[in-house]
Amino acid sequence: MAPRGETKERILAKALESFSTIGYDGTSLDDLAEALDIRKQTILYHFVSKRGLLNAVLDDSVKKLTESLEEVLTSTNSNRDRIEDLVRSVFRVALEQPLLLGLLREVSRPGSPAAPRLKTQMSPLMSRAIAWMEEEMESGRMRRTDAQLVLLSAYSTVVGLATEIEILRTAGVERVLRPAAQRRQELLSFLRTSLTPLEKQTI
Amino acid sequence: MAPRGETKERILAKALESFSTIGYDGTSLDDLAEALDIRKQTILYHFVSKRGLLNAVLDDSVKKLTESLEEVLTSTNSNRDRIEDLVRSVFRVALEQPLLLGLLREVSRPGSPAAPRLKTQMSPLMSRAIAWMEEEMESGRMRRTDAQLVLLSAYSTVVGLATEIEILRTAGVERVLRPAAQRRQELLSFLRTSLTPLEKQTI
DNA sequence: CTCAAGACTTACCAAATGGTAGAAAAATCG
DNA sequence: CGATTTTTCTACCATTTGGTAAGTCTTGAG
Repeated sequence: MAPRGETKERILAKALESFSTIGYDGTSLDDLAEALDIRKQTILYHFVSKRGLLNAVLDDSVKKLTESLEEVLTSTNSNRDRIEDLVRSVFRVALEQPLLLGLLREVSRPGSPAAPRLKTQMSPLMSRAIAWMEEEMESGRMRRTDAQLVLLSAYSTVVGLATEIEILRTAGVERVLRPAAQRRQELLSFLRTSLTPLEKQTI
Repeated sequence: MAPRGETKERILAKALESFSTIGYDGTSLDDLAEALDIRKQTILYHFVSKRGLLNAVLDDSVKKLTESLEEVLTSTNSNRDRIEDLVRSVFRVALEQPLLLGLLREVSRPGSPAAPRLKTQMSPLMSRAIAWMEEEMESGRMRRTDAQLVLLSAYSTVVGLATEIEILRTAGVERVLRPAAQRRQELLSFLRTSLTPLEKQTI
């Protein structure tokens, strides 16, 4: 018998995979259990209900996402281009863990049962990012704009990237790294033009 | 008794609404029927199966989408900015019929049972757009790039718009027209810089 | 008026779904 | 080892699901 939280981790991983591809409603606990060579009741023992499993997967994913971005947000080497750092690290997450973005996409859907929880879970990260941006604005390193707006736009672009990767795969385009890089550039230049103070704009 | 295709139309409309919000798997024929004050078997009578209903909704939506873009693609007043026309009309569809974009989003998901059909349905529109772009390239009005790539990028941006609108609503942002306009501007400038021939670039 | 075709309904059903109850096995610890 | 707790399983169950079969009702043509 698997000691410690090993089984739990396995369930979480497979659940993320399933939720982010075939969706929450499309995932059946029986199928999930079979894929893990486990009985359904083991899943329910660890997570109480299907909804509980979704919440756990969500919490876990947001935690990982937060960890990936935390270091960039807290790093204080202000001389480097931090916007570029931020965009770069977000895109790294998107490319390395497309499932995670797929989950966000699935869950941020209007009718999703987990939308409120996603909002709650993401808000610390969001406020942190907004606080950072406003600090930058205060010091004059960043133009005064609606931080929340810019953030959401950037967010949806990244989630869109994950979508795009799948669309490209469907359409038969094999290499996905090139368009990803292109899109990153697009986002970066958008952020630059909307954030760089006017007097510093040389581009 | 409703003559002509009235009932059929009603079913299609509600199905689009349901599929694009709570998803295909999340939609039950019973609920759909109840919402229409109809018996489930009436739905099955018209569309044979749930999958058949999805296909019908898909065909219908792609048809509407195609009609919206057809006129722009066929219009031959080459002196005006046709890229702007195209982007504008696509965004008009996105804002007026967010459900349609929601459906695309739902259906272009990796595990979706309708992904292949979507590809088939969309490909005429896609090839038409690509042909148009290549024609423009040939005549020198457009820079030589990978037309398919640009198209897919633009496509995912538009679908992302629908997503963004919902995210903004979830986050409590009321006015969604401003970010939509902003994003349209973003897409437009992206397309301009990547499509305008170098010798003509004055921006 | 008749009658065939179309539209819609009632009656059912097998399979799948999320979930409960409680036994059995395994791990932990004194 | 023995007792207790944690983990996993077998056995069920109520409900929902998409779908079939067979009617009833409506309409329109001859």
